[in-house]
Amino acid sequence: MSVRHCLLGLLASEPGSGYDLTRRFEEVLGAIRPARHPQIYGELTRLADDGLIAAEAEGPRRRKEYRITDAGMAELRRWLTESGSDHTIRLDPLLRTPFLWLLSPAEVRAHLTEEADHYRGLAVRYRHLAAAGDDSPQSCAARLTAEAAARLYEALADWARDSRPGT
Amino acid sequence: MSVRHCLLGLLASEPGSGYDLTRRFEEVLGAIRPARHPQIYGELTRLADDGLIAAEAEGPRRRKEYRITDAGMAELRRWLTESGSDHTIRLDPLLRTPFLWLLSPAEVRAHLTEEADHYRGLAVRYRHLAAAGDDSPQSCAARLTAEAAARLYEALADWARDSRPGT
DNA sequence: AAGCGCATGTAAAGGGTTACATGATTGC
DNA sequence: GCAATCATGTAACCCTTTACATGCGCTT
Repeated sequence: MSVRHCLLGLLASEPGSGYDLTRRFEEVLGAIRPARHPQIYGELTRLADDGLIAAEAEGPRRRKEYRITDAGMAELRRWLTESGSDHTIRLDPLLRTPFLWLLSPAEVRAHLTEEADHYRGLAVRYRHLAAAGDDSPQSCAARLTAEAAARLYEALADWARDSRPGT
Repeated sequence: MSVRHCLLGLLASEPGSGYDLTRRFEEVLGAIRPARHPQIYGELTRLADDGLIAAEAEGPRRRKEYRITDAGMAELRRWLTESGSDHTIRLDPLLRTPFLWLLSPAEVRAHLTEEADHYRGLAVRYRHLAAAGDDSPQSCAARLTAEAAARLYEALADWARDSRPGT
């Protein structure tokens, strides 16, 4: 149900087609939430059925440009202000960690090194993003998100580095 | 597909029933991966069908105590040592962040304060866990996991605190 | 005009949660 | 004996991904 509200949020900035939104979703929310294009296209038709978004006339390649409706903005605000957000998280890269006792120190070291490299790369990327953009409200919020992602990946990179068993 | 391997990992420490494993899953992997009991019961019967685990004779309340088989241990090791882990993550609590520009500073502050409190509580909890346990290999790996969770939630708590707009 | 990448979509399968159902023990 | 809780299980639904399908537009 969350992709639904994120699409409303993206459309609150500016209208867009399914393809646009797929790219913008990845750009804005990629660090937080994966979403493939079939899910997005599906959710868009459902949102349109519910009157929360509306499609302009078709453009080239039967492109439909969606914009958010008043009902959609109301629902978006309701979602943003409701107290108690969903606190579920999933960190698949850490799934092996509790079972590393089954491996040799060398194998553990190899695994954690690989992980550290991966996290470090992402940390750098989001650290840069957290310094980009202009002074628009949207950019400020985007920086906030990038800052969270940067801190998160920095913490994971440090953790993996510090946790490697000696030689 | 990951719950499957985690169950193998849990059973590598010691045998257990569906109920046991539901509790141990939450205890060991709760910070990383949610899993409700229907998913666990289902996965257990499938693992047993595939011969990766086996059930002893039924105990009271038709309890089936599962243990891991040799084939299961082989599959577990294969999973742990395969290169390139799944790097997908999902952080639902951050989903609102990119859209906070739609709210008033006061509302943003309220939201981030609520989030910070939540993260700080979890950070403390995992920080304690990261200092507990004995010297068994399993406990060491569990500490490693708790340390990752602690750093993660500490980073998020700091982020939420630092990001609140002034008064 | 041919080929490639862009853009949109659908179908089917898999993963996961919610809600329901039920029997077995324990505590009173 | 009764209530509460433990423990196991199932059915239906929702969410998400993978794979397939297709047509348009641009470049050469």
